[in-house]
Amino acid sequence: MSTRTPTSGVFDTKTRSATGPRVRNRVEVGDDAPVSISDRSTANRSALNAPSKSGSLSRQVARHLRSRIMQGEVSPGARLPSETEIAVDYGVSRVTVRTAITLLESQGLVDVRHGSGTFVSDFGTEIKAGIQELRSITETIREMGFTPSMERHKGETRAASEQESKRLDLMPGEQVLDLQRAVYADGEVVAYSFDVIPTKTLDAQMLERMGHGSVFEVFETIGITPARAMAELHAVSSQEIAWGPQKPEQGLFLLLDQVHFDKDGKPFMYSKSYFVEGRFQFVILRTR
Amino acid sequence: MSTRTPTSGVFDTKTRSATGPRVRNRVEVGDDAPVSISDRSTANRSALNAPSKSGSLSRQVARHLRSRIMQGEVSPGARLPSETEIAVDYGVSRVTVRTAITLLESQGLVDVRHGSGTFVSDFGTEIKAGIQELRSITETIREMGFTPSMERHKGETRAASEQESKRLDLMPGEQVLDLQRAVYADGEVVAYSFDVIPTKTLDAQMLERMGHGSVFEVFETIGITPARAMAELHAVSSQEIAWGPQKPEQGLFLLLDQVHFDKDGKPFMYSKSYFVEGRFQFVILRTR
DNA sequence: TAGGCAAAGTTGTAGGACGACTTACGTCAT
DNA sequence: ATGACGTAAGTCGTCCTACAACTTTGCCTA
Repeated sequence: MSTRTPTSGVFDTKTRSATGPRVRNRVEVGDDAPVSISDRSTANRSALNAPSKSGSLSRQVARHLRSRIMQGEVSPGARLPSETEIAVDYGVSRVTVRTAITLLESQGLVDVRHGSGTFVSDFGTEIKAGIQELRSITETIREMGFTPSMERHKGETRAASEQESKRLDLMPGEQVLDLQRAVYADGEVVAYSFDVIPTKTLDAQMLERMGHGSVFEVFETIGITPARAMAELHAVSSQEIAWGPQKPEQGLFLLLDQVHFDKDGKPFMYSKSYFVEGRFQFVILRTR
Repeated sequence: MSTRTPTSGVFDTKTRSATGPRVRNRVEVGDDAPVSISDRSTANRSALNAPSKSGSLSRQVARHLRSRIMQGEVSPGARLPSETEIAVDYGVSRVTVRTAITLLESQGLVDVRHGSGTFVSDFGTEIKAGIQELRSITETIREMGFTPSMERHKGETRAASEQESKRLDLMPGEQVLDLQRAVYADGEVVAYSFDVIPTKTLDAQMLERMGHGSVFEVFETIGITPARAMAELHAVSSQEIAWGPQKPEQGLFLLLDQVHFDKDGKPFMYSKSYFVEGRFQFVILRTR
């Protein structure tokens, strides 16, 4: 019986040196004791109606199960109810539940054992901000319990460079919005973000909103939802990247160089995010 | 219809500056034309007997489909045969095929569209060495078409440090094998690997083999199969890491700091892999 | 010619059934 | 009392059949 303690949170700033408060308290119960995930008997179908309406039924179930696991409703290492129970609970077929659980398993969140049951991975709740999960930086920061903010350093339209045209599948010389911003968490700079967005399908008002709010929110309003991103990782050491009073001394960054695609496979944004080494902790769950 | 050209391979060395030879040639056929994935009619069940016997049936099917996609049997963007056809082809039920496809979908390899079909992701074949895929470095190098080799720089047993004990769930002061090696691809150094392995369950002969062959192969022989790894990513700039004649000038590395777990969730190796920036290209597919 | 409708094909979900595997427990011989 | 063994219950893995939901194609009609 492993008693390995979760050693690190996903997000880290210099201000929080002691990792004590982030240690997850375990429910004191036998390690393999089944945990009733729900008090009421058969009343979780309704939970799927509200905001998680998008996607197939199995994805909704997966999303709901996921959020319940994340909120600690089932402690790491403990067993989930059987597939049949969950199916009855949600009012769906066992096939749907199995599809949902397969999804969670491939994300490393749960561990399915033939003949035994489905168990919450021991570090499942630790990696919820893993890179492979596609979400905006500010969203990630907020979920970590910090207050995100951004400061626009530059925001102008210009012709796309050759590299940018190639990645964004543009005609040479097409106009793009060049957005340079600093990302803060609780007032401390954690990253410098360089976004390049084709202006073709945007009007002036949207361009203005891009600079101040969440870029993704603006995209949502015109029906573009990010579905995938293809990213490269690099280590960078340079004094030419950062700016401002909080500019880090050593100039060491982890670069996330990525192209965002919508659900139709069309690229709609090219962004380089330079994360200040040591301020933002990247965690990856690798599975077979 | 996107004509985005694959811009980058997964693996890169200085010697191959022109990316020409790595451009994947597409089968000249209508973008959405179904492609017969098999010539013979119902003879793929036998293909599952040979070496891919491990794991559940759906995992075997997934593995086989994956390898066929990787080998370019179906061009990116093209449609796979219907689930029913595949089921007949492999001699399994449609449920099993669906489970397998769900797995591939969660890995970003294919794109399932309700009522339309299952399509190979446009960059699916590009990311086969993505970090989230758990395999050894040498294995990855070999699959990229290079010849991997290793040079042992150090290999001694000593007491575990405090950090190592914590990550490997050891008693303080327990003995570990400290392995320091340089990883080469076609004779060029691409990474410096620092592995720490508890010697508790190993005998002298195995310790010797660890230093010269694949560490994972030795673990296989004693029934330990890597199932998951929890990794952190960091940018590192230091002159203290590398050695030898090919020691990189700038001392800039991408550090993959990870603990390996077996299928029972027990940690069995702690390794820090310093990849020389620019030599090894990390690609991540991010999905929602 | 443009629009709409129908049909065919494909994936998503349902329900029931059985096999394979794991675990717990009781029995029996030592 | 103890250990080995067998049994039974619980759970996941796979199969079968059927139908619903969705997409695409192409024909038909106005």
